[in-house]
Formats: sequence, C-alpha cells, structure tokens
Amino acid sequence: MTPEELASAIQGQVAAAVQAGVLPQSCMATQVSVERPKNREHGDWATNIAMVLAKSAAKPPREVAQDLTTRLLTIPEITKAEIAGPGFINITLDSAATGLIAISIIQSGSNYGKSNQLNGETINVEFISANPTGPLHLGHTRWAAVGDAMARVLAAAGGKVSREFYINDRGVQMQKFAASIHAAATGLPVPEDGYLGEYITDLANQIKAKAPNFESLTPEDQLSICLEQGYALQLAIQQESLIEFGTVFDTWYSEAKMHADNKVVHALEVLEKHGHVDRKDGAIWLRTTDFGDDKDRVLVKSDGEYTYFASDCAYYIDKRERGFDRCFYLLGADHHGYVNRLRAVAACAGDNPDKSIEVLIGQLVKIMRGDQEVKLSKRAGDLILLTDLVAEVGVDAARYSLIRYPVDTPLTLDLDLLVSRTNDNPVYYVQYAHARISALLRTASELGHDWQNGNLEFDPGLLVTESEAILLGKLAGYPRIVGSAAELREPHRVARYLEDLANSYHKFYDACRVLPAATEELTSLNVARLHVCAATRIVISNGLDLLGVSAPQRM
RNA sequence: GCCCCCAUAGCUCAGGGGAUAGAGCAUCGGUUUCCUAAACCGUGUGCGCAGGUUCGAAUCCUGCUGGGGGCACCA
Repeated sequence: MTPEELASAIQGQVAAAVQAGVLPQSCMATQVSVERPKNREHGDWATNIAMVLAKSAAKPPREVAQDLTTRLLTIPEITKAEIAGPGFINITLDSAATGLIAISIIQSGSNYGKSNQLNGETINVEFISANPTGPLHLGHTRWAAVGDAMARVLAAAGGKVSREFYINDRGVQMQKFAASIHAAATGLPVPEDGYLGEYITDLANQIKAKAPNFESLTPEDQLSICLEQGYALQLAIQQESLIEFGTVFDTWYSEAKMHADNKVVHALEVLEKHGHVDRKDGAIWLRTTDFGDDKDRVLVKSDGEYTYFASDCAYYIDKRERGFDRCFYLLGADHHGYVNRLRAVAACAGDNPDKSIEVLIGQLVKIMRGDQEVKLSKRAGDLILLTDLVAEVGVDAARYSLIRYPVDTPLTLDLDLLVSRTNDNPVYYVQYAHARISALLRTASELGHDWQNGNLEFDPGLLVTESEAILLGKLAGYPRIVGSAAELREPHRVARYLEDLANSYHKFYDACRVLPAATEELTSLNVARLHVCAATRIVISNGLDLLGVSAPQRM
C-alpha cells in the first residue's frame, strides 16, 4: 500500500464519518496528509487529519481521532491505528501490504517516481548563458549541474521541458574579446579592460595556424577573423565541456541571430502595442515602473543602439511566442536585481509574471583551497574551470556535490577536501549501494537462482523485520520526493533522499541475509528479499538519473 | 540609503507548522569462518537575539544583531 493509497483510504473513512453524521459536511474538503513518523515506534505512517478537522468539527482533536481510528481499523491492510499526542493517528500496515510496494516498483521500472503533476506544462529552463568569451568556470558549473537536474526533475513530474543556453554573442564584450585575441596574436599590449589568461593566447595561436596569411592581412581583417574564429572556437569549447559534464542543451540561442532575425524590432512593437513604451531624452524607454520595478529601463539609447535590456525583452517575448507557458531563469545572486525588471517585462508584454516567469537565484559558490579563498575573475585569468573540477574529482562527484545543497545558500567547496577525500563524498555512498545490489543480483543469477519466475512466489508477508519495514517505507516515499522536488524547484531533495535510502539499504543488508548460503536452496524469504533489493536498485538508479549521476554496476 | 540571500553540533550542512531537531566529516572505541568493510554499531551542553501568529514554530510574520551579494542610456 502506497502512502497515496493510504491517504485516499483515510479520505474514504472521513467521508463515512460525514455520512454517519459524526463530522459536518465541511470536513469533506480537507486534504488528507500522510507522513512517515520520525520515530519508528509510532508505526508506519501517521496522519494529522484529526487535528486539522478539529476546528470545523467543533470537537477536540482526540475525540475526532477516536472515531476515525475505529473506522480505520475496518480497512483490512491496517493492523493498528492508535491515537497519540495531541491527536495524531499512528497507523501500522499489515507487512504484506507494506511489502507489495516492491512488486509495484519492479513493474514500473524506470517510470517509478514519474508523475503527471505538472500536467504537460511547457517549460523553458534557461541556465548558464555565459558570454562566449572564455571558458566556463565554477560559478557556471553550479548551474550546469543544478539547472540540468532541475530540468530532469521537472520532466519527471510531467513537464515538457526544454533546456536553453542564451549566447551573449553581441556587444562590447565580444569586441573586447576579439581585441584581446588580436593583441595576443600580434604581440600588441592587452587592451584596457581586455581579457587575460592563457586561453586567449591559445585561441590566437589556433587562429593563426588556421590562417597562414594572417600576418599579411590588414589589422581590420585580422580583428574580424579574431572575432569570428575566436567566437566559434570558444563556443565549441563551452559546448564540449558541457557535453562531457552530461548537460545537454536543446537550444543554443544566439543573441546576434535574434537581432539579425528582427526579433528585437518585433518585440518593441509588441511592447509598444501594450502601451508601456515612452520616448524621452532621445531614448526609448520601457515603463517598467508600471509593474513594480524601481526605475524605468532604456530599450534604445539616444545614439540609436539597442541596450542589453532590449535583448532581454525580445528574448522573453520570443520564448513565449515559441509556446512556452513558463520561463525559468536560473541566475547568480549577482543578478538578483534583474528579477523585478524581468517580471515587469512580462507584465509589459501583457502576461501574468506569476505564471510565465520564474527566477531562481543561486548564491555564489565560494571556493577554498585549504584556508585560502580562491577569487574568481575571468578578466584576470584566475579561474577554476568546469573542466578543472571534473578533472580533479570526476563528473559524478562534481555534479553531485553541487546539486546536493539548496541553491539559495552559498556553497563552499574546499578543493583540497574534495580532491583528497573523494571517498567521503556522499555520492560514493549512494553509488556503492547501487553497486552492492548489482553485485548481489549478479551473484544470484550466476548461482542459477531464478527468483523472478521460479517456483517460489513473492510473499511480501515475510518481510517483517525492522530494517525491511524501514527500507520499504523509504521506497514507497520516492514518488512524493520527486513531486516535492519539482514543485519546490529543489532538486537537492532527491540527493538527500538517496543518501537516506542508501543508508536504509546498507542497514538492511547488514541485518538481513539476502542470498542462501552456498550449499542451501533458495527459500521464499530469499525471494522476498531479492525483490526488495531489485526495487531498491531501481529507485537508486532512477534517482541518480534525475541528478545526471551514473549508477555503476561495480565499484 | 534601498533590495535579495543567509545564521542549526568543533567543521560542512539537512530539516515544506507537528511528537525526543538530524546526517556527513572530525574524535575515541567496537563489528567480517557468511551475499562488495566505499559498509554497519556505539560516542554530542547546538536552532544568533526579542516579540508576535496557534492546540503546536528551527520552520510563518515584525524588529534587532551579525555575515555575503546587488543597486548604470555596462555587458
């Protein structure tokens, strides 16, 4: 029996109580919530329904609980229902009812945990969106991991998700980038505010190697080759490192192409049509203060140039016209000032920002090397790159350690720690549980035990020990973890859950012998426990998949 | 000045209004003739301060203190 089934069974008993006149009609509307009690002695599940209903029933919670308890005991799967504390009802299920979850997980396989909670909503998840003027650093890496996990979680909850990377390939930064490469290629001094770092020299060398006549070109032609080639090379480097990292975008969206396609002009027309555009001081403004921004924003400067903000507007409007119900922006804390203006843009375009825009602010990643904080500065070339992190700790550990914390808390990674003690990383703990089960199932098969289709049937009633009951309860809770991770936009919940699940599995493994000893025959108890193991492996594998972390067969 | 985020064990952090607030690391000790010991078991004076909301607050609200970040016709 899953918690959802239990909740609806309780709902049914509430209805019966209303029918019997014990509870007023108003109690029907109340949502029943079922939770796992922290303390195992309180049973398998607990509900606070009596306390919630107490007010509308105009009775003390314990009295409501008393009546419901009697009714709940008529449900065959419930062996015990007790009132506790202020009015909790603690419920113990028949061990067979608890154990059946294993079968249901095995049948669902990779679909276990998926739902249609988001009801096919089309969601655009935009993240990283780094300038193509340098490699991706650790700040981007947090989003590369979390943004992708977010997309996976939303998809598992029934969203139609598209991952998108916005390329800021237009504007002053690109010019500086080209000038910096050009300087490196020709031995000129680095321009003011230019980019530093070895990668600039590398790019310059690659460009010169591809264009043997480079030296003989005019400086203007050289510069334009540097821009074009430097951009292409650097973008390819970003794309490759993300693929290696396991983050694959559906769309790489070029700002320059958006301009070339006249999308910005179109966006201005849309905004104008909705009546929030002003002209003053020779510039064109969007009256974002109509919708809570603290000042109006310039779309077109008095010199006729579009602002970056104009691109933001056009990009948003284009996303909506491409059919996305909801646009996620995953931004660093240094961009939190954008939230109000993005929402105002949506409102100026005639949308309800509460529906169409969702901005998640990720606090910055602080990096320690021992006691020393490593300062990041792309211009100065002092970087911790995505590729560096992966080289040091591997994709799985890197992704996992970035995902397992909520994004709204600053994250401190100690590189020395991550490097020197990789075995202590929780990801290994979870992966080990998966590898351990894989080994066990492998052994079962090598010994010729046919536990799935053999003579012995799965008997869930044999799973009676404490560690089995705890493990089964955790397995039953997985779908709601995925659901809450999606609803709250907090993929880290999946990671925390997996650690908890792995812990329950290791304890189970320690307490319960799964396979028969070498000389003995397979028993029904072995079969039942093999089902539990198989179900656990499925859940770990499904959960790790949501994080983009591998589930190894061997370690 | 205005805005956002944060404050929980020695350290890094979990904890969607519920019962005795939890992990990992670190410390010290224990467990394997038996399926993977990357495991398991034991070892703890902790929710920054003050109010409020209610049957009940680490959780929600207000104020304060302390830390991080942000405020351009920049990108």
